[in-house]
Amino acid sequence: MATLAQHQHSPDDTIHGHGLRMTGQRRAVYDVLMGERNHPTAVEVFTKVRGQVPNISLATVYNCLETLTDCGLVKIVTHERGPSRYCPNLKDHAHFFCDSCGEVSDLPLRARKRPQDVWEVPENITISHHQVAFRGECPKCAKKKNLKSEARNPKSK
Amino acid sequence: MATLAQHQHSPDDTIHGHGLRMTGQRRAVYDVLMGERNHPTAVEVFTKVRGQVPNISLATVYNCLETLTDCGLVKIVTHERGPSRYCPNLKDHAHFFCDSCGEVSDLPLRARKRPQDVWEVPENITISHHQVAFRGECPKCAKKKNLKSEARNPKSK
DNA sequence: CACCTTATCAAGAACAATTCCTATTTAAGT
DNA sequence: ACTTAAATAGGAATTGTTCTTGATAAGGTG
Repeated sequence: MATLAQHQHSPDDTIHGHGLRMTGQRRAVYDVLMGERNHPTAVEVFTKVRGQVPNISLATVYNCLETLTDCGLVKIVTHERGPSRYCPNLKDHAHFFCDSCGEVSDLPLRARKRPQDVWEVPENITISHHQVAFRGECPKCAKKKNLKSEARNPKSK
Repeated sequence: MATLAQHQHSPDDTIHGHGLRMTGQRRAVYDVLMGERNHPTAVEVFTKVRGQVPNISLATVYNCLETLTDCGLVKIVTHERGPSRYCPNLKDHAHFFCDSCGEVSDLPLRARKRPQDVWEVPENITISHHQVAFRGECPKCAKKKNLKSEARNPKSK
């Protein structure tokens, strides 16, 4: 019951609710994710977390991330054979991946909308999850590119 | 220019349009994909294609799949760290993955609908691609499960 | 047709991300 | 303190994919 998480108050309670313990390693991993919501990879979490728990192993980071995911405290985000990324935003949302800078950001689901409004899902199919990814260029990168092309070609507006 | 494919008639023309050749291996791989539209993995294509080209190598199958993808003749489908799958349906569509039998099927985009209708995409973001996956249970598996629970518990309707 | 150039291929090595294994450590509940 | 199960570090193993290399094949040109 992953949704349990939303009705309880602390991540500790949620983890205990699954019969598991909130260890130093798990807390450190969770704190990294909550701290900067950059959708880091396991390796990125690993290097960050080493600041707090200097001899944590990568395998333990993977274990912690799996535990947190199983408890519903974080979501795992996969995109086109790249390394998995982790996201503490529990609301229903899609992801945007910038092709030039690699930045990942959250796109909230609009109120009273469902994916089924856009794709034809036969009604005898039961949907339990959906995963939606957009790719393109983020505003920062678009701006940067414009500046560059102006520099090359100053006359063109 | 991947969209070229839709305006030309034969896959050969499309491949030639990219300065490449339609070889026996590429045709065999393409034919397997067009034949059974089951979203096979590279390994599945490999074993199928061996019937036509007995000593093709797995690396060549990967190369052919990449070439066909680059030319816009097929789409690559990734899902949650599983092996990539390949799909010759060039229309805009999402995918449904059955959690019990692993079947993959296409869900067409509804007419005059866009993913942006459902998720809030800041309008200064440029979207070039989207990838949408649904998970759940297909009708066949749902039926199977019902039969089983009836057998266990014949009174319950 | 002979020649040249480039694309393509098979086979296996290399690689990246993740998972598995095992012995050791830690923690919770008596 | 004792018992039992959970958690960890470290490294080996696995999986899916890409890279490298030398050989082969094909198209275009004189």
